[in-house]
Amino acid sequence: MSSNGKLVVQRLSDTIALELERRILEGALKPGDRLQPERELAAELGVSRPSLREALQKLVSKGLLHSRQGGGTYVTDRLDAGFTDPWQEMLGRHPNVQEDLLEFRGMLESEAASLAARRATDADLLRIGEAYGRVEALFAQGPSAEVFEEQVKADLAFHQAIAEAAHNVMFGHLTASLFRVTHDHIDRNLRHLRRLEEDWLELRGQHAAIWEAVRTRNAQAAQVAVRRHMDFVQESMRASAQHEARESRAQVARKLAKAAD
Amino acid sequence: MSSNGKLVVQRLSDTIALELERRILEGALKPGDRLQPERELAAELGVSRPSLREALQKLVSKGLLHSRQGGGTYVTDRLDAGFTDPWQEMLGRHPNVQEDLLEFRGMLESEAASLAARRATDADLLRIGEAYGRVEALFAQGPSAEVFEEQVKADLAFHQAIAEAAHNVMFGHLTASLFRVTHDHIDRNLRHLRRLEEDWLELRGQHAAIWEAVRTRNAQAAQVAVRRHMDFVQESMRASAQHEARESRAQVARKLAKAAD
DNA sequence: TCGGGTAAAATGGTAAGACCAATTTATCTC
DNA sequence: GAGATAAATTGGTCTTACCATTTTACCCGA
Repeated sequence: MSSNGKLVVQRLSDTIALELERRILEGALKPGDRLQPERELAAELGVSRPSLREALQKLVSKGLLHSRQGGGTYVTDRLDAGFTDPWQEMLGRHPNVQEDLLEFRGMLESEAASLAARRATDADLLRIGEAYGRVEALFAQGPSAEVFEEQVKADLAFHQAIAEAAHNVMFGHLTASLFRVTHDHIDRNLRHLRRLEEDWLELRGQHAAIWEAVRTRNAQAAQVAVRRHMDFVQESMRASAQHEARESRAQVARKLAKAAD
Repeated sequence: MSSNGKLVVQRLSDTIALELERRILEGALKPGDRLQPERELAAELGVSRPSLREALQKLVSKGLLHSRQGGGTYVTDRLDAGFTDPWQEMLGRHPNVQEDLLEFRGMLESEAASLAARRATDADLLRIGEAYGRVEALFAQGPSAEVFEEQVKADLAFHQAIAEAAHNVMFGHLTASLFRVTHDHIDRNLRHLRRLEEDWLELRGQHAAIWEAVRTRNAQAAQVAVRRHMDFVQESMRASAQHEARESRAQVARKLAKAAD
């Protein structure tokens, strides 16, 4: 990672964190295991407790450990964690940024559609048309959990085909990465995005409008159509987020009621 | 602060880390910025230094910050790098992408200006006005190599102030990143960007128009003014690139002639 | 004997102060 | 002015202490 030529003075907390990671990887500490108390571990390693704690917090923030006050510190059992993009993580923890992201996507993709309507070659239109065909076929099946993955994939392909028809690499790359960020957010936080029949009809209509505008090379209409589509997505995500929040609060209330028994 | 009835026990270091992330996202701390000294920052947040350090180490381990003993703690610019790095590479291999980049910046910043005209607070306008004042004062000195660095810096600050007034973190971060990419390209490939008096006058007029439109909260005018500005920049870079290319060919011709002796 | 409730111990969480080491800044000298 | 030196700044570490929560142990009454 830090493979620059500089001789970096290793922070003590980094050394400690590395040592603990080593113990976990080598099996001395298995998932679910409880670590020694901080005071004891600090003494064994010959370091102060604050230094040890800095190291522990690093590992906690990486999802390798978790601790409960008074309880102890444990090795996380599901090591699926792996690596995550800082931006991705931040967006997860700062949900309000999701609004910004969608607003930005609205501008990005509507502009892309406008450019695409003006610049698309016949080959581009062919690709977009095919992508639209797949989207329409899949969305015609309505809100079904079985084909949801494929619907998302087809949707991305449709957006992506339009972005690439803008013939500007910035649009292509940003569209792809931001689309993924949005849908990761959906997967993690809005597991049950409201899937109503009427919404599905509206979505199909919006897709059709976008395709029609691009196909007839009407830049203005394309821009408006995409803007409308993104506004709709934004609105339904906002609604789902509120719904989710209410669910969450209700769950807490149930727990409290149960605890009060 | 933490005296609410919620049963959510959050570690203090997590709260601190979140607050710092927030400052970074919202632009109060920009990539490359130096944080306040630990003691000072701890006092400001009303927490102890160990707790603050635990939070800082978390962010360091995420690659968001880095610190040098005796030097200070800085916001890593890897955030920007995450967005721009692949493009930097691309620009190296396909210089024509610079055209795409400028077109994209035109859309990005004109939209940002439009949003800024609608959303800017009085404090925003004050900052933008100050930035404009500095730009105008420096550009009034005309094309001079001595103040060129400062002119670029002031120009960026002006663009950045507007982007931040759009109150959408995506605009702020992208504007800063892409502006730097453009000027890196200028530094590397267009060392002697044509600096004519008339161009300078035109630029000053464009800056004035942008500031005037934002100040009077005229979104439409702001969008048009920025678009015009970016078109002008794009055009002069195109001209410079052609000039550079001719120079380069001429140089090759001279070398060939010399070699033929 | 069993159950439960309470106090004590264990354990992570936070705070304060001190000192060290590296860096930066200011100052002085030539 | 430039370079060397001293002082201030700043991150890195340690020690100690106290608090909050959880766990454990013990005791008492039914």
